[in-house]
Amino acid sequence: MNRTHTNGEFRIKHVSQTVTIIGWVAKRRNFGSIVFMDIRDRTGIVQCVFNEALSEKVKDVRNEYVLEIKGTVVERKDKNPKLPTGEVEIIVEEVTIINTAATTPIIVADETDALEDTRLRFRYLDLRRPLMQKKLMQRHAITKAMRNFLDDEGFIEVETPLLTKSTPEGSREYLVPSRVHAGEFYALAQSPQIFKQMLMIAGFERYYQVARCFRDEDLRADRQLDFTQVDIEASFLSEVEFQTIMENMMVNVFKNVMGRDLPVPFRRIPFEEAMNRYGVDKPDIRYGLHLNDVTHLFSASEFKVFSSVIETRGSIKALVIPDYASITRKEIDALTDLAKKYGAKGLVVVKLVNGVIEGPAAKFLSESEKAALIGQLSLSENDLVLMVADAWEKACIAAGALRTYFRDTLKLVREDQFEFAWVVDFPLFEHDAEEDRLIARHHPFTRPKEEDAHLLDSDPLSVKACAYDLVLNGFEVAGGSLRIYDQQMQSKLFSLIGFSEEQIEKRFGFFVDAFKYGTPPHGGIAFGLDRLAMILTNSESLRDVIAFPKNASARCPLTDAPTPVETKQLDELHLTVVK
RNA sequence: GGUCCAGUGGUGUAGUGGUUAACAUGCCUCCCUGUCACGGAGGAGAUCGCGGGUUCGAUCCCCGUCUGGACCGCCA
Repeated sequence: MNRTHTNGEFRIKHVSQTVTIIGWVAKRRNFGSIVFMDIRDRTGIVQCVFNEALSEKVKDVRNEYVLEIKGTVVERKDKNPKLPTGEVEIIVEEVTIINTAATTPIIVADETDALEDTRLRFRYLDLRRPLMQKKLMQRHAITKAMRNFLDDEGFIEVETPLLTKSTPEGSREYLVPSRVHAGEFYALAQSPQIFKQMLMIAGFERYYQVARCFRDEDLRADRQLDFTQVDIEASFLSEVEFQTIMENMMVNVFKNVMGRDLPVPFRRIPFEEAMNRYGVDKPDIRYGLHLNDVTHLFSASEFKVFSSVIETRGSIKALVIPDYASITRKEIDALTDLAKKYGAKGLVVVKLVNGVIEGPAAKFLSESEKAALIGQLSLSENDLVLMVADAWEKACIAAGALRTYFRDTLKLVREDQFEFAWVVDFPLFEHDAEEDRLIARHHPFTRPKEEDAHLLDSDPLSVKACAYDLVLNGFEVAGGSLRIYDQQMQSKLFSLIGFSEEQIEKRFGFFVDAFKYGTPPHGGIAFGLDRLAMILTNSESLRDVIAFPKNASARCPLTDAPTPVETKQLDELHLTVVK
């Protein structure tokens, strides 16, 4: 078609040019013998004026019709400062109605009134909204900045299979029945992990992939079934060397996408410190309100809640909320429920009023304990103290949830604040209570810290891993590790997490074999692209930066997937559905 | 698997154990030459998610169910 300009580009310099544009009718304002229409394309909106001669021709034009318009750009009498193109308008000389449109179920504008479910059912209309177009374009800009950076750093993009082998460790997989091999299944890739390590063994040295991954787990605002990782792996780099490249990539993204300079290096926070100070392994470091450990103050406590925790070598974590002593009973109950939701048994609440420790739990504390508490926490008048007593990790997590609650309630952060941190020195293992065995905290290919390797048999839970997460504003935006490159060590790890020789051979035999042939030291990371885009666009949900997302109950409201299939299809796949 | 919240014209909400279910917006008709969330006049549009129960009477109360959302578990 003969379009000469895009709609968002018109400025005063275009005045008196004859132009042809195409676009959707965003808004029509009819005055009888003069009609104004806002014509929208992906670049913006420009106002077009239909004078008396043409007003009859566009009498039936409605919102979302597609028009081709030829006209002359003129300076406006009444300018609209709200619109980038608001200094000019187009006096229409010719108009072609390219297509009509039914009345849309949602208002196609930034301020739509539709609920998300309706928006998702008519996603193609929802995505016409400038706000949504901007978000997807920003996402594109993020991906592009990462690609450009990685290309410049000598990383090459390699595609790995989506249909792959089931390795039932970690998240639940989507299984895909094989038609050719009756009773056998592929799994959709949870991540390209094993393949990217094979690429290192193959000698590519630096790899990346914008990779789709699939996990059959319950969804959240920041979790989807199929999602995108920018998956990266490199050989011959130390932990810090690799992290530095990744930091520079984020610097590049922020520069290109938001025009902002990020200070580097990012803060490095050991896992244990993150838990102790922030109560979470993905701390939001934009604000203070750190947790305090007060366990040692109560070593001789007669308060049962505390003494029983001390006996079992648990921890007591305290959070001080300055000048919050006037808290209502109702809010205390809500905070207690919140702590309980995260596994705490309860919440111990005291406050400093008139220089004295008061509150529901004050009577259980001795005078010396109260004094110690005031000193240790440097309490000021009207401070509120929330304490959680439990096993160390549980106490941290519950107190951390309270910290997050006050971030939001007291509005302690601004939405244009972005602070990265590395969380490092994760434990290699954690104990799985359900199966009573060790499981890999990151994944079973993670390299133990060299200095801890001697503890693998005697005290495996205290072994730290060469694993690191990149955290932004309280979200994990990337996670990675240096990998094991020694065949013996890899076998050792598999056996420590309870795999028999036979299981190792069956599940990972091909992988362990590959290690025999000169495996380079290597490591990598995977960025959650959706999550990164969500944070950078200040979106509430991952769904806002994914064109066609699933809803919270794992359904696609647009296509209605998943749906039942024909018996014939099932037969071909050698499947029977049992109700 | 669990907890909590919501479901009322196209869209988003209000509301009530009892007369014609209210408001905004959108839609339709008419009027209008400077609007930009244009304005004005009129109009159409809802079995109040579904099933059962309580009741003389249920959109409202109760039970179940479905759908949607937030979170916990889960997410190597």
